Amino acid sequence: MRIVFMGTPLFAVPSLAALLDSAHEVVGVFCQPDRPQGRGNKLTACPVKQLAESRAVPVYQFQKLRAPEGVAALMALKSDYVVTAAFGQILSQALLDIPAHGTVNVHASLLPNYRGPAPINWCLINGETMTGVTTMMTDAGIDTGDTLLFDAVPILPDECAGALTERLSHVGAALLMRTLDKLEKGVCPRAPQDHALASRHPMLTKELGRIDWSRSAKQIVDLIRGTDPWPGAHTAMDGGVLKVIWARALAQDTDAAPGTVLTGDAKHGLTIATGQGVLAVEQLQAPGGKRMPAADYLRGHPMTPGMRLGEEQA
RNA sequence: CGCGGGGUGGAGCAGUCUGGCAGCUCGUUGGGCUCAUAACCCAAAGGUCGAGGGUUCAAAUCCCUCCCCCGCAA
Repeated sequence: MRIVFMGTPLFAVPSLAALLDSAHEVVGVFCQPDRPQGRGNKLTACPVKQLAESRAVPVYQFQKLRAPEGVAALMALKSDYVVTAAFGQILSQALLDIPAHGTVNVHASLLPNYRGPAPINWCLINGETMTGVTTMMTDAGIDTGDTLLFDAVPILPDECAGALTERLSHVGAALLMRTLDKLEKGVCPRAPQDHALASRHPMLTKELGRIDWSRSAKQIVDLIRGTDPWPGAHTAMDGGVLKVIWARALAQDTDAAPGTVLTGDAKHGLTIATGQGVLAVEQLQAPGGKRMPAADYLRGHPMTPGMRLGEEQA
């Protein structure tokens, strides 16, 4: 079939790769415009664009795909299906009407749960133990269209968002291929979502990664896992922002106020009081530094028991 | 030319402003102590102070050039 692919970040890459290696013909790839990125603000092509260019597939980038030029470009490709995976733009009805048989979306949750742009992160933040990937027929709403196939995946206890995204991206690619196969043969199941059961979560923000020490140690660990590569869990510290990369929740209890450093030397490690339980920080990143084991950091920067984290400097 | 922090034995850092013996907390190795230990005591090894050039009697430190790492912002 003639497929137009729309996607941008790493999550979409395995799906595009699977399409390119299949019998289907990828006639065009749409992704977000190149953005200034990294130190020096160099214009950087997204992962999907890099793959598409390496395979000599035409790439289209529109600030707003729903603008007339975008609609015209998609129309000209005369596709059977549009396939989207973390594209980053909302498709208007005019765009959805273009492909002959519709638009298929690969979504990294078990719909109707975790609709929205960051399902993987929110699953982890909320402490879920199960998630998955769903393929669906896109309609004008956000992740509200009829579902096609799904694949449930258990979340590993020590898994962070980066690793889970990587894992689900491959599950998604396989599921997409099965979905297209069934669609082509006309045997794909299709069911409307139960909107009463739906949940939807917003885009991640930097602020979301700020650790609220009054929450339980377990909840803070889940925040750390769910925000792992970005925005990262962080807290205010004397001299800047302390990023907590990895931590464990200890069963022990303490009378100290949430955010209080209990131990802060290389021998005992960095342990911090929370609203419920104690957080043992194992990996961290200090201002100007790189990620390192907490004990390494403490060798050069011992922290005084009793000092408070998370309090804005005056 | 977006803004900023950093590079010092194996790890994390101090020292740089104000040039003058290469230091700290650990780790490693050897020895001691101990019923025992990730504990304690003694000792040792381990350095191109990111690279190159310049100034100086003397440079980790001051000046110039370059390389690399990280944060912010997106």
